[in-house]
Amino acid sequence: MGKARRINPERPPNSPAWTDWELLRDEWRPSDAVLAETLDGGQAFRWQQATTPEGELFWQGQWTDCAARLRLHKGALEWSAPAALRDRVAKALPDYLGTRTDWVSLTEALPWRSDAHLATALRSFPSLRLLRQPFGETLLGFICSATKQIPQIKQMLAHLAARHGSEIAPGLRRLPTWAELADVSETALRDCSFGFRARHVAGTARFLDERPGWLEETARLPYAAAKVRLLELPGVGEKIADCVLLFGGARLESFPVDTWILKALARRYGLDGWKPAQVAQFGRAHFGAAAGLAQQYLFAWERRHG
DNA sequence: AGGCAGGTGGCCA
DNA sequence: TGGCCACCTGCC
Repeated sequence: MGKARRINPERPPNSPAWTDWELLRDEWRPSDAVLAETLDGGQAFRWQQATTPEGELFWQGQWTDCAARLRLHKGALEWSAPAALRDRVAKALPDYLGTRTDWVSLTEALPWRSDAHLATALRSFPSLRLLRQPFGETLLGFICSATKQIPQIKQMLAHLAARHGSEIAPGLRRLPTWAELADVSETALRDCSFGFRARHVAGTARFLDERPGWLEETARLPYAAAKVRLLELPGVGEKIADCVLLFGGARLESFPVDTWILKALARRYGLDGWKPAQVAQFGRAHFGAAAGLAQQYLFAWERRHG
């Protein structure tokens, strides 16, 4: 800290001073499309694309008390942060992006050699990643996701942060913690256009408020035990529990089945008429220990080409 | 203009 | 268990 840093010249008004771009120490070399799919393909709801006055694209996102910008520059990933948050973000960003995970080996272990459709999806989004998001925020985001499309989920969460989140840097507000949400009324949540999800969020906030440490403990449990506990929460069913464990808990064996995956697997694997629970079982059996990674590739492919 | 959207919970046989 | 249906809201 302390050391003065040059700031980006493209700083718009009312926004914090951002540090100079720094090279991310990571082997990851995503294409524009893969970066977009990773940050804004339904895993996370707090990233948005923006452009500098020079017309260069970058992504800006937030998680807990961190905010960062990412850009692809000459094929390499670079990052920037609000000046006051630089050191915190430097420490947290590799965890968030899964820098220390061996994605090559995980992808290699998927059954693409015997599964032509999976192979196509892998080729279409090479080196797609799963984010490692904060557990509690992932839970919040996916409770909000019920029968909503990504842009609308993003908008709900942006409203929530703007109205009920604390400021982490000038002009940037984080999402409220679950402890803070316990003090936000269901009506206030409805005012953030949560709709019927307001009851789920308020109910989960109340549940967690009565059980200090419950969520942190859940995050440490093995997949099956953690899932059983998540299912106790109002507004959390099979699909959302699996999303929380996959995108917020790095439990790669979890295989969320939503309407897209249901349709995609029915079509590509001849599972017509199968119910979500059966498709989930098929997914774990067919794709193996990193079934959730396969799911993300299939989901990306389906959104693009389906 | 009415239906639908990355679900869940509750009620019915 | 298995199959409905209500639940909010905004967008095509």
